[in-house]
Amino acid sequence: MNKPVPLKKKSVLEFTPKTPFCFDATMHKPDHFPSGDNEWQPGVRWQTMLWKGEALGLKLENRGTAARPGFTVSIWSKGELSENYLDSLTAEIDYRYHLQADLSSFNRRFNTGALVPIIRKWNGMRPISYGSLYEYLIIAIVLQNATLRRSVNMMQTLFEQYGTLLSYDGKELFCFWSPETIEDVTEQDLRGLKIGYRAKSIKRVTGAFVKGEINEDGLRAKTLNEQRQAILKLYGIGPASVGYILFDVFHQWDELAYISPWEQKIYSRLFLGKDTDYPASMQELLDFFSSHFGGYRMLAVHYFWEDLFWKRKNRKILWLEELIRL
DNA sequence: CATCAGGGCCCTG
DNA sequence: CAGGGCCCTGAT
Repeated sequence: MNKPVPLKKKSVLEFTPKTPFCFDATMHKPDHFPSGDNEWQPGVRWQTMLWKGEALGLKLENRGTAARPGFTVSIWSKGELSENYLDSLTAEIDYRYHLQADLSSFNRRFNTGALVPIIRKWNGMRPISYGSLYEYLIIAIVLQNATLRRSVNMMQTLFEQYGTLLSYDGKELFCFWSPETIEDVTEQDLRGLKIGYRAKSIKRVTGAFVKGEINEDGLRAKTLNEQRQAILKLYGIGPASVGYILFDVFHQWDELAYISPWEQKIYSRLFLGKDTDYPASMQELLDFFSSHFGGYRMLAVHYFWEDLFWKRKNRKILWLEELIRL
């Protein structure tokens, strides 16, 4: 069994995101599957983070409003954290959570039409990856060709096997493993965790990071197409996964080139009012998004999407329940 | 009980 | 460029 590693509170960092900023809709995505590395309640997110080899327990707490944003991040760790370390951590959080993103031009662009009430509700919501590129890739692989429940189970098993259970602030949460720590794990070992053929993808993606064939830092400075090519080269990563990654990890708000079948059904109903049994074709949907949301295609869709799943949190939406199949 | 598709992707023909 | 196969699970 996993014995939790107790962490001690070491420091508090303050962040001032660019206005507007929506803390809760950025810190919680109701469409994400629950995962053992985080927890959320209004105004607070607990999130583990592996940064420069150090397993951290973070607690992010809202201290502001949409118009006057601000939040603190309390950091629990095992060892002392140097000034330099905290500086790099600050910069990393700033990037991952896309705090300097300016959403005001998006808001101005869509100041008429169906997005108005949604933007009013979630003004300043950012798309986000709470983890590293490597970690997001693992999640993407676990999502593939599985029902949600199975994805949840696979992720949990992987955490139990290779993650580090941390204990801080009264929570017990798993921290991700580094590529190096599972470098020597065999494909058979991974298959033993009932993740099926995904074992091969995890093995090869991990290898690419260990060998330095892919580098997140470097990719951040590259163009959209260079990023896309580099990620697609990874074994087991195709058009669906790369789309999520370009959007969430690399902040490519206009990236929307592929729609998976389950999203196709939901989009058809949401945007075109079509029966989910007779969804619009992917091309038809892509054309619709281009003509309506050009410049911010995926971001606009994200706002509709998150709004839908926030509504579902409060009151189940029947047609949606049938499509997401927990 | 058996069958089947699933929040894809690779590989083959 | 379309379509079969892949791991395992829960739904039917």
